[in-house]
Amino acid sequence: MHSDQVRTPRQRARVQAIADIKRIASEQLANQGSAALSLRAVARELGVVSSAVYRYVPSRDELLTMLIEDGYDSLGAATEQADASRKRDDLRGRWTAIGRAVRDWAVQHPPEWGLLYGGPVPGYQAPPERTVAPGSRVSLLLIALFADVAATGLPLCDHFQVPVPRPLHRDLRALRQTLGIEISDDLLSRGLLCWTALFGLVSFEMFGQYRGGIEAFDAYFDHQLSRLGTLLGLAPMPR
Amino acid sequence: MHSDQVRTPRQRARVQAIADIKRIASEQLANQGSAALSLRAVARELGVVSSAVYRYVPSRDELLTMLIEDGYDSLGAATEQADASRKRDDLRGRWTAIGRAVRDWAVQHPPEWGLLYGGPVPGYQAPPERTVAPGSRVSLLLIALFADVAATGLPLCDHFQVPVPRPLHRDLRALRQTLGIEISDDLLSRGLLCWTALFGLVSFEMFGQYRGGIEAFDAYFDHQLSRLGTLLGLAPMPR
DNA sequence: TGTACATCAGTGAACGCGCGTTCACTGATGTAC
DNA sequence: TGTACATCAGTGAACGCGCGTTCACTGATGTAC
Repeated sequence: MHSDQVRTPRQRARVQAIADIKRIASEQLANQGSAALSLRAVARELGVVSSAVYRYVPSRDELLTMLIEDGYDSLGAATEQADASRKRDDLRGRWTAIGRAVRDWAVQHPPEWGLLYGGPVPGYQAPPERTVAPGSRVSLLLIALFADVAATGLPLCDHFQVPVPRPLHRDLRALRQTLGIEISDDLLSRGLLCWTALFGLVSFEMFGQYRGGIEAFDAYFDHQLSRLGTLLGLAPMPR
Repeated sequence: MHSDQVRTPRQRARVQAIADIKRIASEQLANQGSAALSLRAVARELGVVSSAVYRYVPSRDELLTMLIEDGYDSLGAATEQADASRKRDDLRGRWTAIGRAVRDWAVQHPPEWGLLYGGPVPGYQAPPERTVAPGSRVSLLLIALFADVAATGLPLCDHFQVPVPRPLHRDLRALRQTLGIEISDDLLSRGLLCWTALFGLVSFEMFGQYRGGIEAFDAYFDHQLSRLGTLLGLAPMPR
């Protein structure tokens, strides 16, 4: 974690060992799926007796939680960096950059994507107090973007001004208050759809739902991302 | 399966037993997640010794495959029925009916949804020759709807005429040919997005991604479904 | 309608397996004086 | 700088568990004559 506070070789070794365990556990996820993660297999791969792992990780569930935390943090950092790489008023550029960052991260971390956004892991319940906050980084980033879109006051294609029913309006109002942003019902609801569709696109690609149909995933994804950007009222960008 | 061909009590009992096994297996999925399905647990619940289950199911993997087949078939039948309940030229009505049927089915069968559209089950690979065909029923139904939309020649909001890059164009052309339908690149790509977003919406709801944000799921879903319908060029429908 | 044989459902014991986790231990690394 | 003690990494054996699957068996249900 705080590798700058490490002084003795033993501490350095410990940090390294924990990193190794996580890396090997990730590979296990890759090879077998989220539920097959086993401390014994990790120990075997580490070249160490199974009980030795308990020096570093208190339990299997704890290891899973650590992997989930790290996954959300890694994805969150990647998207935040992508967002920060564009000027704040380059709204469409930010949307595109964030979307691509999400997909790129997924392509580079398939097992983690499955762990975070696939179905639940059997016999394991993630402790909310540790996973909700890091799991919200991407959505908060998107919400911030949507708020900036709202602030710019771009006109939205009237065609898509779908009326918001009352019970949904209540949810959206509460959401606005919780987040402390100013945004119309219409734009917020468009944002939620774009957020959902973005993750849906990535999950469909990662879980093989497009098999037999789409092969040019890069082009396909960029294309749909652009369409969604337009749905947000962002003018198309020349390539 | 073919309960009309059943003659003897023994055969009737056999059909019943297989149905019981599947039902109990589904409940197991519900309680523990997709990977925790165990023949022994099923036998226990059935009030029978574990080896007895092998009279009806050749192996655990086979049981999983059967559940997946049944799941796709059940979802496919529900959506096809919903589609057939509207006049063929009621395009928006069909889109709405199909979308709601998908979500209703998911709400009524959470574990099956996870099995079909969640991450992969560890240590298990579904045999494509048995799961691809039933798994395509919903997408084929949607494709048929999109083809009908194309045939009607409804005007699409120009705002959203996003240009299709060349590699994606090749995919779309191949898809058109495979399916034997006439549809523009633009509309087909919109259709793919709507299909993806529809399943993304349901998965986000089922997997708890909206937790803390949306509570009025019925209203939210209908609202977004309507928005997606508009993206397909279907005029908004009065409620 | 009655009997002889074949088919099937379900039993109970056993196999080998991998799992998470505990515990007493050895030996190496670090710390305080 | 050297020594005595504390801390820690890793070992090896063991625990109890649930799993998938096989196999020889008993007894009930069906079928052919």
